[in-house]
Amino acid sequence: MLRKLQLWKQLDATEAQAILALPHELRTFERDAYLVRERQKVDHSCLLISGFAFRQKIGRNGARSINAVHMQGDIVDLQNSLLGYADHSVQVLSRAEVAYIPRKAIVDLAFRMPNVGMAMWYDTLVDGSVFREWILNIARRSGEKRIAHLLCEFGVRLESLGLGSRSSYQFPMTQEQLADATGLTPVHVNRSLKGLEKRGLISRAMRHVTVGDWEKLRRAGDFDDAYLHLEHAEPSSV
Amino acid sequence: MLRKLQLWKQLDATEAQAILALPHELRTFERDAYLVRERQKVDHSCLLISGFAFRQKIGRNGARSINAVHMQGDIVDLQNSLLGYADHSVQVLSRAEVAYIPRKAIVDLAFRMPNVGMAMWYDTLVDGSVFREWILNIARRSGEKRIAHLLCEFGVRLESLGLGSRSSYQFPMTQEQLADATGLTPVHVNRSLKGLEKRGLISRAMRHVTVGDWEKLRRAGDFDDAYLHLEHAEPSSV
DNA sequence: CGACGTGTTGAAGGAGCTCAATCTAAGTGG
DNA sequence: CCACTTAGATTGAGCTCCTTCAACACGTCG
Repeated sequence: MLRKLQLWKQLDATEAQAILALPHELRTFERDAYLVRERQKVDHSCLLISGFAFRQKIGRNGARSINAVHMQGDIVDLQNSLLGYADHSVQVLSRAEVAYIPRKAIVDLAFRMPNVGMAMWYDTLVDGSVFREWILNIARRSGEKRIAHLLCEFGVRLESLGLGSRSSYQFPMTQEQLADATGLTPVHVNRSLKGLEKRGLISRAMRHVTVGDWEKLRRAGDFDDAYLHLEHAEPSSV
Repeated sequence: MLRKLQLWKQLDATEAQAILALPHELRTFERDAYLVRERQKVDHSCLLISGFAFRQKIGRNGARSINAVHMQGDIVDLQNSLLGYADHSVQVLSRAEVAYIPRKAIVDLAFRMPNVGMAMWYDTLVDGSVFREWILNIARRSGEKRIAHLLCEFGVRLESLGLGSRSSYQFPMTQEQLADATGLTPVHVNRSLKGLEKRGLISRAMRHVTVGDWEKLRRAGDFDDAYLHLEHAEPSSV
């Protein structure tokens, strides 16, 4: 059941088996449903089987910030569950299937099989790398660049999951959500998208993105996929 | 030598002993020296014994983004070293003493003693939590609020390390660096600081910050220290 | 059909940027 | 101990990117 998509680190058959044997409970969530709410105690993690999810924090004033987007195979909420207390919420983008796994089972496995533990640790570190890139994106790039960058990231990630190609993919995020993910207003997101279209970099229809010229979009968004750490690092010897 | 400052998780004597016994090499860095450079391969981690350091990324256009600030006791660069390849640089703020520890020794220890491993994992997760808060800070707060928030964070962290109190501390960051940490321009940082001063929330002299009214500053910066996870979470049972 | 969520567009205003000059403190060499 | 240098802090003026407010369009769904 559990896709051992963490295989960006080499795991042998026994290890893969152990992962598949993790106790879990399948659930389906509808659009906008919460997997976890801020300030909640949480003692399980969620593995996304299908669908998308995103992390968000709400400021005092009610302003929302989306700080990560997750796709199938991602272990959403290793973070909150290991910390024990949720410092942010996780919400589902569209209907999604999720496997609940008790924290204890995960931690046990991680330390029983160092390779698996290393893979999970590695996973949370890659999340951190993406956070850093988002900080740069929001702090130092113009509206159009931010959007272009985000579109590139989605393209590359979806492609790496076999959910489309980087130059043509479907992605169910509203412009308001894009705004909260880029630190802009919905209005400006719209104008930035239009701008990219006018320059012939992308075209859109029903939340389907088609990239006209990948190389140009990449440059427009100052995008370099290194921060996604998609290729195996070295052996991560244990 | 190595302060077992990771003791925000309960570790017994043997474990503490093992940490102290980690092989390491002491070095001193001068102001602005690099601990790690972007795109570099790295196979060691650095523990900050004294002084401060910060992480930064540089965009294509040359714009800099500072995405984290570290203080004594922090294990800088667990991130880069475990990932094997540095997606960002780490630079020292002022003269600092650093202990180099080989990656292998760290990983071995982490999996030999699950409590220690958990503590280290936890540590990287807290870093992640701070990244998320910074994203919110930069994406959704005004200039003055961003600065206020950052000053609050520094105050609380320094206090928790016994390096000053939250309402009066010394911190060696230039306004240009503050700008890169908040996504603003140096000029606007200056004006924001002045603004906070005028409102009586802080006063400054030689990079020494005195907080006039902590509660007001906290509110001005929309600050809530939960994201720092300073209090022990629950037992993090292993 | 009406209503609501989302996308689109216009117009006006402002927070923050850019450019550039001035000031200050801390070195540095003599 | 002083003239000279330099990094950083400060201030002003003008401009722009992005926001705000508001109206309207469009598709879906009850």
